[in-house]
Amino acid sequence: MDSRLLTGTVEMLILEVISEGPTYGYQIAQTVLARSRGYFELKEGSLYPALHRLERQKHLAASWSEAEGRRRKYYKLTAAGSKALTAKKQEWTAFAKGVQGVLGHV
Amino acid sequence: MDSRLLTGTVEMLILEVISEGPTYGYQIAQTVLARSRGYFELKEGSLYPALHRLERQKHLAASWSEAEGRRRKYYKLTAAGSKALTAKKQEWTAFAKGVQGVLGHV
DNA sequence: CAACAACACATAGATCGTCTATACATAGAC
DNA sequence: GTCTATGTATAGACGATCTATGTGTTGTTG
Repeated sequence: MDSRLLTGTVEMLILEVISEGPTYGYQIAQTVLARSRGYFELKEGSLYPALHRLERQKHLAASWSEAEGRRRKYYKLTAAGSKALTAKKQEWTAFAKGVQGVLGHV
Repeated sequence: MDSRLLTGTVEMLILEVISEGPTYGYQIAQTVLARSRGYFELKEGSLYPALHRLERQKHLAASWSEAEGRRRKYYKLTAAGSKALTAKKQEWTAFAKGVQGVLGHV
């Protein structure tokens, strides 16, 4: 995969997964990996900075949890996060259409 | 438009337009703008560095031309450029499918 | 005839996000 | 006892786009 394509999409993917129920970083990466059929391998260096960014922007709310000797930081969507996700999806759709418009040499 | 989405796609769009016949920078930007229905405004700071990059990688061959008092640098695809375009399109398709896989919560 | 938009290429510097690499720590398997 | 998987986190490198600016020509409009 050309990792440059990922730029600007990671946040949308993260928000989408969290929108379906509170979850934590590692699990998010696994879910994205599975759903993209192994295509998106979110690395720590992309995943955690993105989560922190989204939390700082109040799009996510976090709470620590301890289970099976594992510290987990659970994230859930805020109302603002939900709005942001909708906006990002629309952006994505418009973008994909734009690309198709150029590639489709209409 | 979220300009971050564009990362890594500009080269594909440029190669696609040039693949349909030799053309020059300004014209490429106009074509991409028109075909994407005004969505992609390729700025000089993205366009020209990308063209130079592709030329340096031998994906494009350039030649200067003078007409109507205007200096124009015409680009055409090399064989390597054609291969690169095909590869980039496949990447794009795989990427778009990956995103759909995550968003489509299958 | 002066001003401005459009044409046409180019580069410097800022900004931003992903990557690699590293760190720490626990659980379970071999 | 070492390796893999789980789990979060940061520093620094890298790369691509953006804004802003520069140069020069053509054509139009007040």
